[in-house]
Amino acid sequence: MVMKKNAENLAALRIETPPATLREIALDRMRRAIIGGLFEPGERLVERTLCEQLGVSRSVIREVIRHLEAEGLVEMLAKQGPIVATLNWDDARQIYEIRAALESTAVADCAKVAGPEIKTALRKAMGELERTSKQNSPVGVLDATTEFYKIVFEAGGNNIAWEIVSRLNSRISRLRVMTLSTSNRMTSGPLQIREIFAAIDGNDGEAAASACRAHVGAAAAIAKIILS
Amino acid sequence: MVMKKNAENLAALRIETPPATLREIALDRMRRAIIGGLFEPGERLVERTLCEQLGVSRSVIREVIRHLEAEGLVEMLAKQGPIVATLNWDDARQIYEIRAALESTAVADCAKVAGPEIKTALRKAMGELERTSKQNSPVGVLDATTEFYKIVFEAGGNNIAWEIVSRLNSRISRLRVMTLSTSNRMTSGPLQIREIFAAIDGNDGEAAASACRAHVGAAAAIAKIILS
DNA sequence: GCTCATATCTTGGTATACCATCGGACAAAG
DNA sequence: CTTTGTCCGATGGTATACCAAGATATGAGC
Repeated sequence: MVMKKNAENLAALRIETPPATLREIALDRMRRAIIGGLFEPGERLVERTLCEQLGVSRSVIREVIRHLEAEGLVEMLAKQGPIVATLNWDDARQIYEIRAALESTAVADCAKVAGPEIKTALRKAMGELERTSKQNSPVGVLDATTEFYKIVFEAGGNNIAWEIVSRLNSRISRLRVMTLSTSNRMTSGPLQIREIFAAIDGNDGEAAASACRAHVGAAAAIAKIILS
Repeated sequence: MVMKKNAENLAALRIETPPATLREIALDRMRRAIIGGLFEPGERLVERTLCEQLGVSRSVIREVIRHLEAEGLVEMLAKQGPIVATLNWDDARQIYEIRAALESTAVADCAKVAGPEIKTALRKAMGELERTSKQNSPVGVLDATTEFYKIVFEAGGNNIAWEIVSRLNSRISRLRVMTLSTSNRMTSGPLQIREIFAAIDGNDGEAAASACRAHVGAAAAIAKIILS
């Protein structure tokens, strides 16, 4: 026991090596920039320009672009270089379908195992959600929703699915904020999340799953109107 | 009609620009090497060594590693560099669950829309599957199964889900061949695929989905025995 | 003989140099 | 005025050089 305590102390002593390699910082910035709409879809990403914008060398930029390419946020045009990925309705439709499949099983899993502490965490995230939605802050709502689902996925032991969903969400990020800007969505969204939570709170996996499917389906319907 | 023919000829004239940038070739080779087990899980991927093994510069290798990292085939150890990703049972379990979700909806979608030409293509893939399984060729069976599902996903308009499934499959590739090497699996696998096909052939989405879930579930069960 | 310090070697991180190709501007020929 | 040839700048692809940090070996001192 003493040994354990000692090890813990020593571990706590450890100087937090900033996981901040230049590349990771640049990756994060670039990803946020794309998701945040700082770059338009289809816009060319000229390497040397990005170099001076981010203040790093081309090597870093290129490796970051490789990563974003694999994530689906950037597309490579042969002989022309990278551009910000564009999104058509068919792709978006599929993404919403996949989300519906993964999120509904995740909430069901979560409902099966949810104990008091998870429910408390979810309740807190939901409070944040209502607060931001009352403030009419689309990005705030998005963050709160993300937090809610993050808890759901991790509680159910679905971290890989969470990774996939996160990646898919970043590909439809623009769509998501536009979807949220739809006025009635600002109120209906939290309502549906509340419904999902109620099912989880009652440990009713099936109800949670169907509520979740409804939630994603509603978002997809709005997205379809916007995009097509 | 004449116009059409003309356009076709013109298109045929086009000089095949080799999609062969060094990086893409190297990416392909590396991915195959990892999936094929040429590198052990956990094995360090020393950049300079790979350079001379592949005959390219470090820039290329590093960009390839970024890509593979984003794909989940390679992990980065802080201050130590890249290693071949390792697989624990919890991750594998999740991957099989996600596959079950995505593949079952894909076969259901396929069953809903499958026409004669799709069914013919599936039948052909299944013939290949039976042939390779009789020859006791695990990799052949794997390829044939992959081809079968590829047709299924594309027929149902689920190319993004296919991309995700492919990526997940590459992460459990070692497990898959080990799973197939299980003797009874060599015969039961094709049988289950045949069952899925029968449901698609009868355009019965629900039956196809449940057969598919059974198929993936059986694979997961064997994987669990192997891995834990 | 064991320990600790230092030298060195390996390895990844970063920056830069060089080259081939593409695209547009401009000019000359019809 | 259109067309075509050519040149030049921009851009991506590739290779290499340099640096800092860890790991390892070696040797001095106790």
